[in-house]
Amino acid sequence: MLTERQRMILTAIVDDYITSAEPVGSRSISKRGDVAFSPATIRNEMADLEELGFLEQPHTSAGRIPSHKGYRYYVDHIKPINLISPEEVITLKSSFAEKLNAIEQVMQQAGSILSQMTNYTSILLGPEIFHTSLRHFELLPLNENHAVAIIVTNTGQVENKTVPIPPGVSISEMEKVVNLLNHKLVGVPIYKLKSAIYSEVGQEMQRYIDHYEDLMHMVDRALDGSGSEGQRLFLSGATNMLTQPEFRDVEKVKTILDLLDETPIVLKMLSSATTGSGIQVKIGTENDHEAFSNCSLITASYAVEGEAIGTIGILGPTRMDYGRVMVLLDLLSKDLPKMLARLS
Amino acid sequence: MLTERQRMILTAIVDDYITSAEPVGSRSISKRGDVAFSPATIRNEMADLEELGFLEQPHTSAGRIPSHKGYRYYVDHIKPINLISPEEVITLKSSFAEKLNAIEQVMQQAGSILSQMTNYTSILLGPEIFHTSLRHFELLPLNENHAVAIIVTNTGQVENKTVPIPPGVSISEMEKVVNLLNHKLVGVPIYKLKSAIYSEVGQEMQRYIDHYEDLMHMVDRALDGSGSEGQRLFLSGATNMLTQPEFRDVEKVKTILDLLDETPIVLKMLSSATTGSGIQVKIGTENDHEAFSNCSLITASYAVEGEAIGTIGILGPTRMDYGRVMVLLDLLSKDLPKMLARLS
DNA sequence: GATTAGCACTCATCAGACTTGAGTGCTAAC
DNA sequence: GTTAGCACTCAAGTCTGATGAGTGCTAATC
Repeated sequence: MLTERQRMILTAIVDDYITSAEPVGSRSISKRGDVAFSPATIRNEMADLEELGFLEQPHTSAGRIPSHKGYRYYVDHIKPINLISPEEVITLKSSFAEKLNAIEQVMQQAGSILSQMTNYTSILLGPEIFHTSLRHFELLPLNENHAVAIIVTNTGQVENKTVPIPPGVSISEMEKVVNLLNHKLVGVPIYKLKSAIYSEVGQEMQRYIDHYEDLMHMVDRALDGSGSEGQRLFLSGATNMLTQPEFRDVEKVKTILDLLDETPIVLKMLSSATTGSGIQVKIGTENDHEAFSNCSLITASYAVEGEAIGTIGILGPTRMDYGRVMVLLDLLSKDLPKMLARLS
Repeated sequence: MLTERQRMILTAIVDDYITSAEPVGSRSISKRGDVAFSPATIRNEMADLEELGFLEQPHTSAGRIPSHKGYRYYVDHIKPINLISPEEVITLKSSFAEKLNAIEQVMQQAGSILSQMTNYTSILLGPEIFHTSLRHFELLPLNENHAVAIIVTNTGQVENKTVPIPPGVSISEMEKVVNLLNHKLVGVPIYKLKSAIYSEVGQEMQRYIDHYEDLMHMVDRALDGSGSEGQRLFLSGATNMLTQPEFRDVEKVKTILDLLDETPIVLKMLSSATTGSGIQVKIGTENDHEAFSNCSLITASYAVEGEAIGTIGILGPTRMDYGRVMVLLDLLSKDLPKMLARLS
């Protein structure tokens, strides 16, 4: 276990390194008000901390930088106090004051606020369709060959897909099916939709509808992917990565930005963090992906009516202002549901 | 006017510079098969070309690089021959072979193919909603306060928006309005929709509907922006910018990527290019934006049934493989409409 | 008169030597 | 236990000269 003084010194080093991005020396710690010991003493403690694995030295005559373990300790012992000024809280709250009238807009707005306030990259996962249910289903013929299928959920999300119309199927038949589905399936959770069709309306359809097989296949295609694609990803401020001194190397930044372009990967990363409650911090190699070994990802789940339905996250360098970001995410994860609730 | 030999030398220099990104010297031109003169002769011509403004010299003892004027000349006199191998054409065509069933997917796919084949950034403007008409309108109440409005166009595009329900308006009233609108307005071009409501159904509504004012306002809000937001932008391969040697400077690349994030600006840039037919090239400062002064934008409009409905473009450094990109865009601008036509 | 060989000149780039200064570890004194 | 002092280390900056790619000019050649 660390002594109180070691804790202070470690915190001071992380704090300094977060703002300066330069290795921190014993003298500069000593000159700060909060650790009133001579450089020599601090050097001794720093040597101990290095031995314990909390600090690293880029080269013999440089100062120390925190190791992943050091960041981890810092994060686990952080005191969320005065990290965000009251004015900033007002900015955050008031940015939603103007009326926003769609989920997408709320999410987009929240993302851009987050990345602006932190100068990092924000990643938001939209409300999880898992907890939504069917509100309305529509199948509109566009021409003789294709129809557009529209699914509306109880939260107001709308998904659509163009599907081919099987030959021989008439418009009136399609209407019959749509009516039947709307009659029987409204209120069914989206993820159960496909199985519910067979169990709930399969028999009835088979009895009343001519091209049963074809129509089932068509509806099947229309619903295809509606569960998985449901969660939309909102990225904002990806280019902020470029402003971080540790990513002045174009190669590194490219691997990161390229990975961020891979929606499925990012989605998986974020949704794996949705399980836990509260705020999660993944530091450096704790992230699954090689490219993020110099990054930290801080995530918070937000919930509507007690159920976790989405995640907001900030991606930045391991040298990242953990305290500030954690407080911000905490604030927003509580405000976001209110905003979304206003809509649904 | 340039002599034949000057033309050859200029072309050779641009060609070389496009692949190497290094100033081109007289000796390396002489060693190419196609310009069989001694370095000295080529030097003389190069001096002339520089005086005429087609070439530039970074410093006294460096080779020459093309000026904007040089690129312009090159582009205007390019011979589109053998720039794309037959295999690549097959790649391009076959990439659409798998069935794609939504406009978004087709556009996304096209964009990613383009950026992969060129290693530049591709920007595609979706089919212009200007030329589409209303297929179906829907207004679904979600709860007592909000409803989701859905607009489907004849091309299968679906737009939705959540709007508040004015107090006092009943569901049956809303249904009446929706029926009326669908009855009267199907087939009206989207951009005329808002004015058509007043001229076509205003009177009738006023007669039969109770909360006329409120409902009109609601429908108004629902249609708000449906014209302008219609054209969707598809960006792909933005990070390819990072691989270009001229953008190894992180500052420059950031201003470019930041600008690309500003959807409205990019949209304007691209749609301004939609007017002309065929392929347009904007070199360096010919672009409206400062940040793109080291970039060139090549665009091609694509048309369905004779009308220009969208634009595809490639953004790269001024030192860009113009010929190849122009041919690619030409190919795709002819294929894309076919793909889209299959859908609608 | 057009072309080319030859040559002196320019200048970015690179490697090596040297200097600087921030920072350390260790020891001995307080 | 703490601190002053000192020798030591090493990255980064500065200076230097060497290298070589490339030029412009002149005079010889075709």
